[in-house]
Amino acid sequence: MKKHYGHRLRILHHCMDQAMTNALADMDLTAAQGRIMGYIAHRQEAPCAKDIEEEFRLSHPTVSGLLSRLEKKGFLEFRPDEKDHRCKRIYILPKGQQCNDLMHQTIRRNEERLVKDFTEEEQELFFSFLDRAIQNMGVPLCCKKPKEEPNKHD
Amino acid sequence: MKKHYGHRLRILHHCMDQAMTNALADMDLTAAQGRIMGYIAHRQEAPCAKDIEEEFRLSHPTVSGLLSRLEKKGFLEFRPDEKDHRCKRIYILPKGQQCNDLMHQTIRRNEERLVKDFTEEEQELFFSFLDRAIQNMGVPLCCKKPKEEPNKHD
DNA sequence: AACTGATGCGTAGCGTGCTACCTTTTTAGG
DNA sequence: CCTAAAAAGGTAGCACGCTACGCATCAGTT
Repeated sequence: MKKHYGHRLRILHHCMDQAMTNALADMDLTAAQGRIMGYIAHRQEAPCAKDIEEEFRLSHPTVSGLLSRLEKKGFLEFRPDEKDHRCKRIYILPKGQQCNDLMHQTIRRNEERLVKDFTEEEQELFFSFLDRAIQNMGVPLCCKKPKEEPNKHD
Repeated sequence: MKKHYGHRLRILHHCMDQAMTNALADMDLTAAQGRIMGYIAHRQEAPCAKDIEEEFRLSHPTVSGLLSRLEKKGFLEFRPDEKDHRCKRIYILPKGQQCNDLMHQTIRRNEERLVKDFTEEEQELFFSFLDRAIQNMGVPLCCKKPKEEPNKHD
């Protein structure tokens, strides 16, 4: 019984990403950058890179690259934390604030399009399937390497 | 009603990919490379790059890079088509043939893990949801740009 | 035979993801 | 106080995805 869920998941994810990329191209944002901006704008607590890594399950270098591109384009800026000099707080700049509405509209529109012919019950079901599948893949927070504990029974 | 399907799809796809990558690391293959090898081995018709692009909805440069890495590692080789000198047929080498079984096992195991606690009906439903969602995103074959036809009513 | 469009492939350049390794700062223990 | 581990961040180098462009070949028309 070949189902090829993985194949479909890859295509779906990719389509969503492309749709986002096309929708955001006007404001000089990629899909990944847009998601970050949406997150930062949503919680105006001035997060640091670590928060973003955990929210999106991305590695530090990935987030680091995204943020530096966003900084270069003037969407945000870094300011060192007063208390903890290790951590750089991320502040949204006016240019970033401006795209916030369009950002969330775009996300919502794409989400609605994905399940546009689903009934309420089907949406609930689909959503729960996705969550269960994520649980099944054994990834509560992060997609890091399994690490196979060396000696369990010592 | 925030559902964040996109967020979950991204995470799921990513987890599947990482699981594949880890499982195939022993034979010096990445997930993307493994999928290609699985496809080529499955249809021993010596496909060309175009076939792979269509099967996986990938751009030509992406497939080109994957194939050249696989060639460099000795999993496959190119031979020009007798009839059509534009097209380079892809032939599996013994090294590629060897990893075929483990390849398909790994794919199957990951698919089973994804839906391991789903009933038969739930699997059917999940599968149909994924297909419907793909249809909704308007991508029968390929994730190319929308292209917004210039003048429909002429 | 010559031109033209379509098709298959190659390369440049970029964004996004990773691992592996490093530095700096904070924090905990001696 | 000093040292060591933990935590935040930086950089190098790679794989994989894209667009945009160019080249070679094939197929059709003139």
